[in-house]
Formats: sequence, structure tokens, C-alpha cells
Amino acid sequence: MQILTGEARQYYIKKYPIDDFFSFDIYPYLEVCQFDKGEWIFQEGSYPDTMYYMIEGKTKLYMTHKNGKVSLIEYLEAPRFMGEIELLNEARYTKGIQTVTTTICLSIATQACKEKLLADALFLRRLCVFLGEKATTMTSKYTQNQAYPLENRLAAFIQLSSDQGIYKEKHTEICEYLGVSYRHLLYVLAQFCEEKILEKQKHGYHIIDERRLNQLAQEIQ
Amino acid sequence: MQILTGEARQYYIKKYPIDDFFSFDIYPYLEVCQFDKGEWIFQEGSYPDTMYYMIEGKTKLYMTHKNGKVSLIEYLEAPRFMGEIELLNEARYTKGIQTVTTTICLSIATQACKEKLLADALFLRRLCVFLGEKATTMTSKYTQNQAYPLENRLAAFIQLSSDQGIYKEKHTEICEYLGVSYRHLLYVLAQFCEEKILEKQKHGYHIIDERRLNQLAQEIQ
DNA sequence: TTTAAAATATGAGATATCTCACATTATTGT
DNA sequence: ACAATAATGTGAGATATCTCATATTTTAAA
Repeated sequence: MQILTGEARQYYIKKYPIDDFFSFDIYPYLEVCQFDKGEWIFQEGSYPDTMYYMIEGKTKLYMTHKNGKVSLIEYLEAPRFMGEIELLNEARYTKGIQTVTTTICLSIATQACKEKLLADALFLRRLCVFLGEKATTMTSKYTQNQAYPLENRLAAFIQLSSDQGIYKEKHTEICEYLGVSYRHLLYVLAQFCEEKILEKQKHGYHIIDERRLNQLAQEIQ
Repeated sequence: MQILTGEARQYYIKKYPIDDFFSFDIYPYLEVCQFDKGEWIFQEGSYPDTMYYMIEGKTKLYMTHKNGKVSLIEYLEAPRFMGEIELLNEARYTKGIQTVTTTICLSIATQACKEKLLADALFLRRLCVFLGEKATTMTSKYTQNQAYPLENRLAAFIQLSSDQGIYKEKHTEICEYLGVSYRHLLYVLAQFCEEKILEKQKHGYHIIDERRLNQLAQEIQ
């Protein structure tokens, strides 16, 4: 991680103004941070003392289970907060966050302005909306996973992540995201090819039956 | 649902004071409501305009999937908010909430004091903590479900819900809560009996190998 | 008290998903 | 350019979980 200063700092601060999130002047408490691709922003199990507002990039939220399984819980995309729960609950154990691309964040020195933040209705209201959405999202992911087999969830994910009719995510990552084994993911992809929904190409899978894919995805909602 | 007045109202308002949640006088906006056992507080799919603070009782949060499966997402226990997300997001479709026992709630007329609530840092801070916990809980439920078979999750649930060494929840409900079929729940319970962890009695299952049960439950965390 | 509805129980056969072992490509660091 | 590492791909056999059918018992409503 490197802290940007001078022109670079000014560039990002101007490009992504966030003063309307707060009813006090937040700039004295800000730093602009740049994380390299693949870098860890939060180490799993640590107790962070910084809150970030991600303005450019994409990251992954991870957790490791006692049995060694790893869950890729969510992809986090700019703009959004990270480490906000730790602001509310002292010393809360955090999950791991790793960048997918080079990522630019505004870091907010919470030790210095925690009091101000927790007394600021404007900020708190926005945080409530954000946390409410997070809770709702996790709830629906939770219930969908219970109610539908991979066939449907994968169809929905392919729709979401494909670009110009091509799906080319890394299997090793997606099986962690969808919570199934690598083997099983490949089985279902093979089955989609079998059923002529996808066609395997050199680099990625080509969607050839959009309608049927949509049908499978729609069953979820 | 009936609205309590007179003495009954006074009794509950005195017994569960919540003025320290707000920095303005909330009492003019409160009603004390009593719901019978089995009554629905929110109908699934409706757009509620009331927020509740449950002070006595226990309820269940439900949702129905397109494929007809029903998920019992969570048991909600007093004291806590219900319908708070709808305060933040206009016209949000709600999940269903049904009481398990007779339930007493303070209802807050949000149409009347929404502005005040959304400008009140004291209330918003508490709401943030609540929503943050909710998000964290759902996240860990989600990942646990992905990472562990029923054997472990059921062991943990039996520990949680048993009383004096006896487990006697309704199977029909618990299979929805744990997200498995009724049949499979019975299989795993039978397996626990087979392994002498539980013993089936007339009314409920008796825990006879606390240590082994704990071991299975602990694998989750 | 009788009857209908809900909850409990169990068998049998199907499917979804996992584990493990191993072979074959890509990718990446030096 | 080479070696090490990561990602891909496949088979075989196990396990977790589901669906459906059907019987019995318990609970609640008329």
C-alpha cells in the first residue's frame, strides 16, 4: 500500500468528492491510498483501526473456516465503505479483504474522528442505508443458496459476469464464491455445454442459448 | 393485533423504557401493540409503514421462493427492531414475520416522525450497530451453510435450543430453518441416535453424549 | 367428541455435491 | 528460456441431500 500525495492525491480527492457524506470537514482526516493488485487490505483476523471508502477498483471479501474451506463471500466494488463495522464495534475481528485490481481508497483515520463520525446524522444515515442493503443482500444470498442448486445460481452468475456473450471467470475463484467444489463447478459447466447453452472456446465459454440460460437464472428471481 | 391502552399501555411503557434511544420525545409517536401467537406482523410482499420495537416475545422471519420452497430465515427475539429497513428505503418489499408466542411491540408511527428519526444521531447510531450485527450474522450463517453439512449445523442448533438436556423443537419448522428437507433432518437425527449422541424419548430427544455433540458443533466455530 | 389438518415416521430410488488422485496446460518469476 | 506455481480437466467412488409415496400419530377446530 502506498499513500498518494501531492498531485495524485489532489486528483482523486477532486474526482470523488465525499464532503456531502459528512456534516463536518472530513478532509483533514483523509489519506488517499493505493493498493496493488492482489494486495490484502485487511488481514483476516486482525483488528483494523482504519475505515476505507473505496473509490476505484474491486476487491474480494474472504473468510477461512476451521475445516480449512475458504469462502469468497462477496466481490466488493467501488464506490463503497470497507471496515465500517469495526468503527461501530470495538475490536471486532475482521474478515480478509484482497484486491482484484489496483484499488484506490480514501482512508479515514477513525481514531482521530470517531466521536465526530458517531455524532453525525448525515454520515450515520448513509451508513444505515449501506448496512441495511448489506444485510438484505446477505440474507438473499443465504436463502438462495439454500433453496436452489448450482445449476440455477451459476446461470445467474454467468449472466451477471459475462461480457459480450463470453463467460471467462477463473474456475478456482468462482467455486469458492458459489460455495461448491471445483469438481462440481466443472461438472455443471460441462452439462451446460452438453445442453448447448454454452460452447467452450479457447478462452472462455460462449453463451449460445441466452433464453435457456435466462430461464434457469430466473428461477431464483 | 390489538392496541393496548390505559393501564396495560402504561405498564409496558414503564417496564421497557426506550427514551434513551432517541434524543427527542418519542412517546407521542408510540403505541403498544399485542399480537397473538401465530399472527402475522408483516405479510410477505407488503410495504409496511410502521416500525416495531419488540419488547416481549419471539417471532420468525420467513420468505417464500419462486419454486415454492419456504425458508425460515431467522428467529427474532425481543428486544429488537422489526421493519427498520423499510424506514430507510422507501417502499421496500418486506419479508414475512410471524409470531411464535404472544408478542408485545412498541409501534413507531414512522410517517409522523420519519424526519426526526433520520436526523437523530443517537437513534441512527443504535440502528447502525443493530444493522451491522444483522449483516454480520447473516454473513456467517451464509458461509457456515456453505461450508458444513447438516451434521455440524444441527449439532450446534441442538446445543442452542435444548433445555435441560432435552431437544424438542418441531421438525417441520427446523428443517425450514436449517434449509434441508424434512426427510434429511430425520435421517441425521436418527444417525445421532445410532451414534448414541441422542436418545429418542416420548417427548423430545435426550442428549446423552454432550461431549461428542459439542465436538460436532465446535467444528463450525 | 369427532373429524380434519398438521406433524411424525420410514422406505426406496434419484440427484447434487464431495473427495481424492492424477494428468495436462497456462502463467509467472528469475 | 526454464523451472516453479497456479489453473485446468477428468475419472471413480463416496456422501449429503432430495423427491415422492405412504402410514401413523398428534393436535386443533367444529
